[in-house]
Amino acid sequence: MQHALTPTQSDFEPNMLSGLNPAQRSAVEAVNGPVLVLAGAGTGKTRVLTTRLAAILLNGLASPFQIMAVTFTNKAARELQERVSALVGRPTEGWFLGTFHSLCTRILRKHAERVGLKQNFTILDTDDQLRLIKQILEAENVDTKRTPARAVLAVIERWKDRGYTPDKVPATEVTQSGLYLKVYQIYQERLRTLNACDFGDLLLYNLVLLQNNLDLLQEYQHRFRYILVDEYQDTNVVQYLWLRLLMLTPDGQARNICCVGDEDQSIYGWRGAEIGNILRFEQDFPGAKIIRLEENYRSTGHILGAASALIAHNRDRLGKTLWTTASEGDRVRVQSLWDGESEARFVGDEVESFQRRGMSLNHMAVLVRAGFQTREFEERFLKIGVPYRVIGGPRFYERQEIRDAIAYLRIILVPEDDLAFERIINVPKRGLGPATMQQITTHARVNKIGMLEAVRQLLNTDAFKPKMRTTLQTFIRLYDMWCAQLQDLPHTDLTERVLEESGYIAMWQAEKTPDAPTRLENLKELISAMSEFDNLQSFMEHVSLVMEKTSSAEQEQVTLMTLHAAKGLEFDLVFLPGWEEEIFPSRRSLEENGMKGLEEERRLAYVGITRARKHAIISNVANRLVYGSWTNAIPSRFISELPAQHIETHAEAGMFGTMNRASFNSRGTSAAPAEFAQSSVMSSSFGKSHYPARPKTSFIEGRAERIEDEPTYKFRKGDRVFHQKFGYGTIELMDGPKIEVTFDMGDTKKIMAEFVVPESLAGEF
DNA sequence: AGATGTACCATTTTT
DNA sequence: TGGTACATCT
Repeated sequence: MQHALTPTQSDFEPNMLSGLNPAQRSAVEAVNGPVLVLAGAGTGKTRVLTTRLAAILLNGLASPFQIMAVTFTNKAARELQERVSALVGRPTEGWFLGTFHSLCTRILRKHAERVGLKQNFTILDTDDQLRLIKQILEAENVDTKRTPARAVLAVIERWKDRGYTPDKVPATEVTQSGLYLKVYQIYQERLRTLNACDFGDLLLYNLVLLQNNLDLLQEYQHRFRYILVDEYQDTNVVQYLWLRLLMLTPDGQARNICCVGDEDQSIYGWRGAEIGNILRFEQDFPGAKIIRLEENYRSTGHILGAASALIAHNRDRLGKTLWTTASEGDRVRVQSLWDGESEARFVGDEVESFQRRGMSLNHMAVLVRAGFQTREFEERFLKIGVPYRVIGGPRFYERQEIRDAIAYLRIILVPEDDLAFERIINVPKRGLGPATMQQITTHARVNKIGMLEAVRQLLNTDAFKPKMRTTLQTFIRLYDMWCAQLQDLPHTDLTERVLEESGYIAMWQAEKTPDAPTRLENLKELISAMSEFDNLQSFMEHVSLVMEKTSSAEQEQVTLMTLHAAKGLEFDLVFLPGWEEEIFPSRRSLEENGMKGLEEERRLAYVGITRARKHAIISNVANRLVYGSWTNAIPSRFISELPAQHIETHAEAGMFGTMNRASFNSRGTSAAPAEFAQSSVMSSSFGKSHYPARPKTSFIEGRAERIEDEPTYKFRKGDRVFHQKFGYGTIELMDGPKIEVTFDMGDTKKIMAEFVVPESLAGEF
């Protein structure tokens, strides 16, 4: 039976459906049975998801606790929670709206003992995983040079992504004469004795839980009457199997599952996402309804046209035809340049030019294939004084001082957490050498106890040297005190005490490296972040699951980030530099995954173009400095896949005759013929060479060299300087060619020294 | 323990 | 080229 949702039923918010187009509306209304919403870029899929969820609730089809809505990222989860909360007019706390990992953690905590864990298990991060694997490899006498822990972990994680527990790894996957499998087995045993699991386990154990416990399977099948999944194209095998167990009845009937996704935006294959899941949806869930959202509300016509034509080159897709009622807008600009430096200068100039025409820096982004590519743009932006932010740098919770602090807290919560013990026992330095460590590890292993307990036992013997004995006794006494205060003291106060009494704060205070003050700041920030949680336990949960970066600056900034990080975002103006063979598409991707790899790269290109609302500027260079040697670069094949009617091509003056076969016509479509682009990868004609003589033509006459020709002055800390954009200020810090200046306007900025003049010369500037 | 030397390597990254 | 992980020296 179909429930027709109409605004008149129950307490349905009357305007909820009114703003939806017919496709969106039908995706909301098809409440029962399996539904796949194929939502292209910028078609409002989140809106559909939230409206549908609210509609189910407000029509009384289910209570909040009978609905599960899953996302991949915390950001998406938060957005979902906020929107649903706004639609239904109450908070969504405690509801099953969240990331796969957070929901799975909740479920696993309830049934931890069924997989041999205690309820308070810890979740290891990559660092701990690697250390653990390395220990195992060393114990097995494996040469960690030839078989790095990283590689072994990658294989194990892949197995976990596919749903293989150690006993279920198929014979075909077992290589290296079974070494990896053996390590996997030992690794899992060790995790269990540590009362810990890794990120992969959170999902894998949930699958195992449902597979091996009929009662639980029935309980959760009964409980979750509606499941909504965002970004379905990103699900891996475990997530898929888990969802399928929940959503298929024993006789193969699909229940009420609604997945939203876009096969053209599947860009996480390399990390286990299985695009086949979305392509196979109809077979998996018999009777599935497929609804396509094809009206794009984001981009202008040419941008959409270029992106659609590009993605049409992919074979593995279900196919959608995006359209828009927006104007044609600007054509996608394809700009060829001499080298990376002129590319950066070009982007910088365009940024300034758009800014002059009134566009906010917040609406501009530079999207690169790989993180290292941001560097030349950063340098340029520093030079010309364009504020920018880089998304995806080191995360707050990955910083050393934060991880140390958290290790202290972990061992207080979970005494058998040996990895935390190892991390902190000699930080700050307590004079523990490898010999003492060896004693402790051996005793722990022989008696199958945690290292902390091993220390306790050994203190009752005379195993330790007198000095060590006192040190360890002091440590244990402190530790016991902290544990005792766990109940009484607020967790923020406890943390402060721990960091103070352990000498950790003192350690950084004594440190005279320039980043020591920052680290102390970070520790303060950690404590203030903690205050938002009720207790230590819930904060620790947050730590392992939510690795968020706390951004502060509220100033207008250009965004620099990888294409991956840009998924789900949009900007008025998008720069897409580095569209060259071997860089984009990335060589490794093609080498390792062939056609599949190429298609994923193409989807990445598609994601990139479709981030743009009004302007997309693609660029490529003829000469690229790669790992210190100059390389002739060939325009990406993706450029030649863009249709002529949607693009306009430009080449930097001085390019002709230098670029050889790779030269472009100054207008019309690609002068890079497909056969040419194709052959480049096959016959690695991608030769390293010496730096070609750079033509002395500047890109924009009279502008480009403006800055570089300014004389550089010898500055010292404390000098008063003047900057063209930021005005007067005082030098805080010298850092090679860069300086940190606190400007009188209030901001502290890091800029190139050559871009300021002494205060006394301000008038001549 | 801290400093210096050297060999190696080099996507995408969330949870 | 430049960062880093590990080894060896002081």
